[in-house]
Amino acid sequence: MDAFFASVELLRYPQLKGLPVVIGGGRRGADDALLQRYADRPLSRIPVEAFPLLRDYVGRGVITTATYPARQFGVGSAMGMMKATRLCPQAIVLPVDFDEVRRFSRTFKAVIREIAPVMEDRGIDEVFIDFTEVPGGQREGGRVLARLIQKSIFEATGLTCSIGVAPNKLIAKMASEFDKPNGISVVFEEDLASRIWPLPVRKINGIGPKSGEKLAGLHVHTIGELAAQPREWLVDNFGAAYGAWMHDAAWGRDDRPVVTESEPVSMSRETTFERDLHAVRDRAELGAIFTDLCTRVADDLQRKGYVGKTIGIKLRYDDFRTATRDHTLEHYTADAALIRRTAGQCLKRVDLRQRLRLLGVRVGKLARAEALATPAPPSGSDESSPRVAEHTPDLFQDARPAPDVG
DNA sequence: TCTGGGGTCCTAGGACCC
DNA sequence: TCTGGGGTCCTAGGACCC
Repeated sequence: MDAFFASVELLRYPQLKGLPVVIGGGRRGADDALLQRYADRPLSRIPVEAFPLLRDYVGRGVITTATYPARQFGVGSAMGMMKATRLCPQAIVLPVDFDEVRRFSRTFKAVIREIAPVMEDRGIDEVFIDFTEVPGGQREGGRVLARLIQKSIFEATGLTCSIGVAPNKLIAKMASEFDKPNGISVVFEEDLASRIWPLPVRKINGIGPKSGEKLAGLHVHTIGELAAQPREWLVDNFGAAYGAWMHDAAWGRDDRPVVTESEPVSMSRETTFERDLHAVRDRAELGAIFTDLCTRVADDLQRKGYVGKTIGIKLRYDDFRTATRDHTLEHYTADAALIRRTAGQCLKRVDLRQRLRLLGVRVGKLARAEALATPAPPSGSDESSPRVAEHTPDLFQDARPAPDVG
């Protein structure tokens, strides 16, 4: 989907079309005030001048999506708000409306499945589609079917997308970026040298910032240069599995199937604080946040019908270092109190002298709740919790009125 | 006042078992 | 001069993706 989060907002606020708009994390506020102030008129009649601007933004979020006019200024996804403000202070900022975005996500995926049922979910705004068995899927190399999908999605949602058609997922993903927004690119096997090899290695889905840097250090910049390296040389530098995969990727080889169904491996909730917090000095506040995270993962598990065995925590220090700890229980659970107690034990195993910017709770080793033969024992009776649990208080206690004396 | 939130997969060492 | 070999599970960290 093209600039998905931003495009969804533009459907509500068509008056922002053509303007630099960024959708960003962080807090609501300015937009709530806006909606209240203009409660008497339709959203599409709120004057452009009334929208909050990046230059007025306070908070530590990143950009989720930027409209194409905003991208002209160099603003893009995953960029910190601070940096974006320097590049384009006049951009309009709106918060992510997850419910609305999810609604459109479900709709466009349903439209695709109606036409081409072999579809793989790749997150909220992206899918792989297998054209092989779709009637007419091979006409004009797939272009006809791609056009039909584009048109059907637009009619159902008013949103545009870009489609890449190729012999495999690896090349299709790259092809989808050739003609954005609202474009279609068909890439054949014989186009590898002319259309894929000139691209930077970072365009390969699976080569990220670290490997990109390392390759640059080895004087490999384009996919063609990567393809020219001996397989053994890549294996020596990047390990058996990754090195061999890189070589295959550079040669356009990828035999992964389009996977239509999968089970989740873990569920988690995490949050970055508005200001860095200290385990001792901000104990009540942290305790409340911690309990809330546990409650929310438990809710997620229950709502989706899963239970998990491995409870873990994640924290990020003010210097951005990350630490994780986890503990595997004897029994599966989706119980907020048990998750809270187990996570609390994990917390005791990390260094809490340094200030924290993020706290997260994760439940892994999932199983479907109904597939479970024996129900988990009630919370409080898990024998795998260390015995000390009952006697040592949690480092983070739940929120309560702060004491007057220090 | 840099740097979100929700995921997957891989690696590597150690425990433990047969 | 001695320390098997293979397999699985657990834990911590990190790369990468949307």
